[in-house]
Amino acid sequence: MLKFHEYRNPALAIDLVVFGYYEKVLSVLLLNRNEEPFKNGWTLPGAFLQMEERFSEACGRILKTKLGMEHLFLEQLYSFDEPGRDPRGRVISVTYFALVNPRNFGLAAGKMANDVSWHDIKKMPELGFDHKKIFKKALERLRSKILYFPVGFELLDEMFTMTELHELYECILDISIDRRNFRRKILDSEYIIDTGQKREGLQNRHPSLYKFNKKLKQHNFNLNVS
Amino acid sequence: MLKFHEYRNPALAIDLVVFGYYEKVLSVLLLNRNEEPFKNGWTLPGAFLQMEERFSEACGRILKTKLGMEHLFLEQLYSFDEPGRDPRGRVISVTYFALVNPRNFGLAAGKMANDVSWHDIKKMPELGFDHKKIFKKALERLRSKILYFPVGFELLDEMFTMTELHELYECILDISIDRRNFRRKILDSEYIIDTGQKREGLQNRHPSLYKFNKKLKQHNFNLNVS
DNA sequence: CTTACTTTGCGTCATATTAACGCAAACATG
DNA sequence: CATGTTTGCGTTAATATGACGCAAAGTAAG
Repeated sequence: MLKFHEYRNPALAIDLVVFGYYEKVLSVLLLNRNEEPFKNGWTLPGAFLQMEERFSEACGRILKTKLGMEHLFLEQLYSFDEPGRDPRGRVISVTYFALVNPRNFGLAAGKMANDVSWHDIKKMPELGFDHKKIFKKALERLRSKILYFPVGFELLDEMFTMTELHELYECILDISIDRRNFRRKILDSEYIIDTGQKREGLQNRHPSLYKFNKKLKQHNFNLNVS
Repeated sequence: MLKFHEYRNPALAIDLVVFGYYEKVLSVLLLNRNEEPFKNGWTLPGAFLQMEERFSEACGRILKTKLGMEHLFLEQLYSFDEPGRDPRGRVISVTYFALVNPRNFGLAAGKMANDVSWHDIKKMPELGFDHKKIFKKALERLRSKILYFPVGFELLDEMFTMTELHELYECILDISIDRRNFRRKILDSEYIIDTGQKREGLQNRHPSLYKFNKKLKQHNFNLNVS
């Protein structure tokens, strides 16, 4: 067997699937590459892991330097290992997915640096490397996770209306959910709190604003939608 | 930014959590190390990833050479990145969990090579590296997965009685489940098929033998136990 | 074979959850 | 003010769940 110091191994990259939700559209941040391979093609943002860096630090570095974002919800997704996935040589990719409210970063669709942009998940371009596969895995994870864990709040403002939350779920899951049943289930689950406040606006009264109940223990939620 | 060929990165290991079920006990395969670090301590079986090897190939290599096993159920678990997790230097570990019926390999408790043995998950020794953490993650995954996916069949013989399946679920989840309600749910889910056969034995009649329904589509199962 | 005990298969029933949808008050718009 | 939409709350039938009864089938021992 190989001794530790003799060991030579594949390169290790971190790639990110950053989801954003804005005006009823779920999007993913893509980078337009300015170098080979896949020059001028779209890929997920990523970087090689530094020698003493943790995965989460690498994620933070990518988010900050390439995208100008900080303190996002991050979760490890999967590690990809196909030998041909990077034409430059063997690269293992550990992937994470992130959720962000684009409004917190002034990054509404179309207003970003010219090599980074949001792409509606229903209108994705071709992606370089095996990033299509990674994206699919991330979307699948988001969809299954939101059914039992209140992960969607990361995509909304701190306070939101029931309608906004309902639209978010319909958009992410790509199904229609009965508004009244959704309301009942979400309220029963105690995942959100009625702040009693209203959004100040044009007229006198408005629908209630809710916020995420951070004190909630995890597994008492099961949005069993058809 | 670093050029691809200049890049130097952490070492990459694969570690396995191999679960086996035998005589109503759920166990994990551990290796007694014969070299530093953690000499004479227990660890999960693992190896460094070879340059052109896929994760699944490395898993197969570990299973075959260290444990004499082949063709197990394998699923990627998580990738671990703490800088101090290996005293020899920076090692990233991509982990998998495997399910095996020990009877298929003649590996009943205590009958293995002297440096490999099954350990009841309720009586685990101290583990080297961060392997305790990996083991916990694997057990958590197994427990949550078995509630919505028929993953337990990998641990039983091809044909099994309802009682055996029921005992397996109680053992893995470490709870008691009403026998009659379990039966109803499992049969309603169509996850198993009544083979019509009986186990040949001492007397004339025996309980039905069932087998896993391989044609089943995935997500129509929800064992909602209390 | 008979008796006593355990295991297995099937059924009942009260309660909880779900899906589908009604409706009126609050709200927006011209 | 008149009209259409949004929001909050409720009802109901169908289904799922948890707790448990019971008898036929199977086992063990005299």
